[in-house]
This record gives sequence, structure tokens and C-alpha cells, in this order.
Amino acid sequence: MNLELSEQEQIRRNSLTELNALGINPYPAESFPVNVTAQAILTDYNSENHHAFQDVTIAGRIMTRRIMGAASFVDLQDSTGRIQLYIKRDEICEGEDKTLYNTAFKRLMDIGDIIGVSGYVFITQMGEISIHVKSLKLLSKSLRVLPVVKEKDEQVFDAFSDPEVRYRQRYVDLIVNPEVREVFVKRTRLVNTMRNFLSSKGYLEVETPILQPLYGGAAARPFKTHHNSLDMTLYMRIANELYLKRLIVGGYDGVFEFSKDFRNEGMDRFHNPEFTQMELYVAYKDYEWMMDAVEEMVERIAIDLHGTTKVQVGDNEIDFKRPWKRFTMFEAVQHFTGVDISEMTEDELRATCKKFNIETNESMGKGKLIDELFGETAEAKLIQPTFITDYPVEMSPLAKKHRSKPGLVERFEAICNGKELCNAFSELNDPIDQRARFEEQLELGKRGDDESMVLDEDFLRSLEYGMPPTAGLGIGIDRLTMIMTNQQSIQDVLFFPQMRPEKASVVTGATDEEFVALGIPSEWVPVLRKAGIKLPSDLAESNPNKLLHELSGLRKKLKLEIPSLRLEEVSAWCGK
RNA sequence: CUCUCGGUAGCUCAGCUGGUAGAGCAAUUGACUCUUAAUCAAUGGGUCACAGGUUCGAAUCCUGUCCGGGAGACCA
Repeated sequence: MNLELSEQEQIRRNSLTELNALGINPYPAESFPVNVTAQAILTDYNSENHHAFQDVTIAGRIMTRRIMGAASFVDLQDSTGRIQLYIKRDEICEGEDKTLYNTAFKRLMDIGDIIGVSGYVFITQMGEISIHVKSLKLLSKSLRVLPVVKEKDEQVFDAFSDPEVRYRQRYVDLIVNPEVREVFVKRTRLVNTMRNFLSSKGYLEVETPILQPLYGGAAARPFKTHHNSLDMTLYMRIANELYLKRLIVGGYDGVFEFSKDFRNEGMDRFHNPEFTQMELYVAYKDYEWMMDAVEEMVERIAIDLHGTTKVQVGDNEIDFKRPWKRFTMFEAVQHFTGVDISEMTEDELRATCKKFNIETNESMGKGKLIDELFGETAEAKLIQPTFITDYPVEMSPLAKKHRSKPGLVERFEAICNGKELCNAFSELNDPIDQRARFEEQLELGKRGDDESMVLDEDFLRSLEYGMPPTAGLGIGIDRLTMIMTNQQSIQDVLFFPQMRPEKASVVTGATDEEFVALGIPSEWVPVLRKAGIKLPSDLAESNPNKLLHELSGLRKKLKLEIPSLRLEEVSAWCGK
């Protein structure tokens, strides 16, 4: 017997033994073929077609029970929803033996247990579509107590809401909070829509290395790991851009990848150390084309998920209907501040930053300063989807120089709800220029920017063979999901967000062996701990009379089947 | 890393200026054959996150630690 268990867990374990004793296997091996779902019954059943629901079999989890003597109502939850069961004693126990109802169902089954039932569908006097149960089978006994969430008239009572437990025990969250399950269904639909969209255009979905000898394609600190046989450092990818471009060099016209990327940076409600991006590269296209493609794709996702281009996100209604607003970066800054920074020198930019209380440091070049200005003055104010185009060349080492605007590159980001949604450019395919850009990055690195990009010789070699003009895109799946499902935190769109490890249950005090060495029978050791005795010194300080009383009390209370104690024994433990 | 709020029963939460812990749901026992936040009666259930300190006495005050939320910093 485990004294660490709560009273209710103890009771459920006892029920398990009793079920076994009754010949009811709490974990049967054979399959249980269902022929209907809760959702199907609730939507399809009506007075005309009730004959089609005379013999339904369904399985799910008991979520609430209302027992009224010889009849009971149970809310059964399957993957599609909840359906009420009407269970009558004399229906599920036809003969004299009422054990299955009186003992097994009423006493030994609990909220959280998974059962399978057969019966017919009917409508109760209160007008609720329900299943009149003819037979019932336990499919899995639940040993832990589920949080019970009650609901009436759309109002939820005692919602299971502690974020820590919800994220650590997502399975519980999913069981009791159906809207959470729905968010993740939407996430998958979003990905499917995107995949279908890209596949139908003939682009090839590919996989590229996650473990990379050099990390590239973005500016971020990587996770570092080590390969034993090769005895070399490997990095978890921060992006897959450089590999996908190698595939464009190889002759594919369009490639894309849904990729888990890893960045060793701070965590907040928009950042998780591992996250998902979709990167797309299409040959013979430019960033103008890519803007149209993004609009089309995201608009389609909104329609697939919501049936409309309008999506409620927090207090804002966001409309993804094409075409989206387009601003150059300079126009955006001017629009929100009235200041034209397009012709400014580095010193002027630094002064402008100061004017807007934006911190700067020596490692920031002209491009970084412009980006800061944009980020601080404009980005958060862009709620409706907006393309920001034409970024400074200094901070876009993989983008092609603008066809007509010196100092800028052909790059855009889509901003939505004040946050970056995607990043794209006309890809730089001039190998000489690319090498020069990498070298500039190395210079920035020397100035103290610890996220500047590293030079990838093999990638440069591939460009030297010749890469067609290409448009490339990276789109954050987590953030897009947050917007499309109206979630405030990235943790709410990841099944298992990163967390610090749970505190291991602290085993303070002496080990079992130490207590046994003092002559204490091993079966009494847990009881002793329960009584608050954690160390041999606790024994020495306690009153044997009082301790005996307490231990005997616990023995009785916990119904322990171990030999009782005499005062002399307890005194001996205490050294008295 | 900084600031801030929090951690009390399985869940949601009370617990004031220190006096050894309370409610609802859940559980147990009983009643109840159309209930639905079922109802009625009785009962049990706690390492008050952890470790120190102050005190005659700490869930409560102080210090430190752990875990989490929020806001920053960082991260385009």
C-alpha cells in the first residue's frame, strides 16, 4: 500500500482490486468496435430516422454521473463530443443478479473511466438526445481523479485553468477542456490547407537536415550538440533556408518544408525554443510574386478555418481578404512618426533613435538602426495584415539587392496583429555578392553582434554553379496558428511547450534502510513518515506513548493489515 | 537576467492586523427509475511549494530557494 496516494487514488486502486475479484477485467485486451460517434448522433438523430439508431455502440470517457437509485445518467465523452447515457439497473442486469449495476457501475466505476455501451437512441422528457443503454462494459479504469468542470447555460464552473498543470499535463487539459482540443485540430487543418495549396501548385515537399555542422539561414543562437562517432560539433538548425536553396540549385522548381527549428534564446509568449516554420522556395519568381502567393495562401487558410476572411483576434477583427496593404519600411516609419529616415546617415539615424527613446549601441550598423526604428515605432501598430517591403541591405545578407533602390534589398515581411508573420525575399543568387555579404556579417560579428551569420563555403559553392532567380519565404506556423485560433500565447498552440522540469518529489530525511537498521519493521516505515518522523533524530525527540498512539491510529485509519505495535517496541526505536 | 503577481484538499478558491485550516465540486455511506451545475442526509480528506528565521505560537511576518503566469531585457 502506498501512503503517498491521496485518499481518492487509494479508493480507486481498491476498486480495481474489487473489479478483478468480480471477474471484471479493468483493462480488457480485445477491441471494442463502435458504430457511431457522439457528434453523429447529436447531429443526425431525429424523429423520422430514429429506426436507424436502434442499435448503437459507442465508447468514451465518463465525465459526469447523476445516479438516482436504480437509474442513472452519465455524460460520455468521445473524440467528437459528449452524449448522455441513460442507464437503468434492470436493463443492464436482466436476471436476479444486479451486481453489474449496483456494485460495478455505481460503486466501482468513476468519472474518468473509459467504458463502452450499446443501446438505442431516444429523447428524454427534458428533450435531450440520449442513449438508452442495454449493455455496458468497462474498457479502462482511471486511477487518477480528473478535474470536474461543470457547465450550465454556457457558463463554466470551476474550470481547470492552472496554466502550469495544463501545460505539464496536456492530456488532462485535452480531456476536460474541449476548446483546447479544437485549437489543435485547427492547427492541423491549417497545416493541411497550406500543404495542399503548395502541393497543388506542383511544389515538392522535402526534408533537410536538422543536425547541421554549420547553422545558417537566420540570425540566432543555436543549440549545440556533439556527435560521438564523428567526434564533431553539430548544431540544431535555426532555419533550413540554405539547404532548400541548394535544392533549387539542384534543379527543383519549387521546394518547401515544414520544419521544426531551434533557437537558443529567451522564452516568452511568442517564443518557444523549438518552433515550426514553413519555408518555400520557387525558381524564376521574385518577391512581388511571393507577396501575391502569401496573400492567396493565408486568405485561403482563413476561409478554410472560419468560412470567412475575417478572424477575431483579441479585441481586433482581422481581415485577411486580398489585397493586403503594402508599405515600404521607410513609408511605414514615416506614416507612424512623420519622420522621413530614407536619406539619413548612420549618425542621423542614431540621433533619431535617441529622439524616440530607442536604445542603441556601437555594434548596430545603419540597417539595424533602421530596423529598430521600424520595430519600435510602427510594427506594433500594424494590426491588419500588411506587407512591409524593401529592407536595408545590412540586415538581410541572403536577400537580393533591390532592382532600383540602392542600399535596400527586395525583402518583405507580413505584419499582422503587431507581429511578424512571415519573411521573404528575392533570393540573392549572385555568388560574389553573397560572399561579400557573409564577409560583412563576419565584420558585424567582430563588432560584437553574437548572432551574425557564419560563412557557409558549401552553400557559396552551390551558388557558384548557378541558382536561378528565386523567391523564398519563411512563415511561422505557431504564430499563424495563434492568430487563426485567437490564442494569446505560443504555449496554447503547442501541445507540449517547453518547461522547466517538474520538481522531483523531495525525499527528505532518512532512507528506509536507515530506519530498518534501527529495528523498525519495514512495513512500518512509511507509516512512520506519515506520522511526521523523517529522521532517526525525530524518533529520539518524540514521546513513545504519543507516537504509539499516533501510529496505531494511522494503522486503524488506513486499515493496514500489519501486526500491531507494543509500547516496548516503540520505546526501543526511540532509544528509551 | 530584472520587475511583478501567484503556489492552501483531486479541481476552483476563501482564510483580515499571527492563535494549529474552510467552502463548492469531486470522494465515501445512505435515500431516490427521465436527471442534467440533479437533489437530500451524514462522513472522511491537508507536507498550507521547500528550507531557514522571528515568536510562547506562523498558511499568515522576514530571508533564501524551487515552480508557474504577466511585463521587460534578449531574440529582426
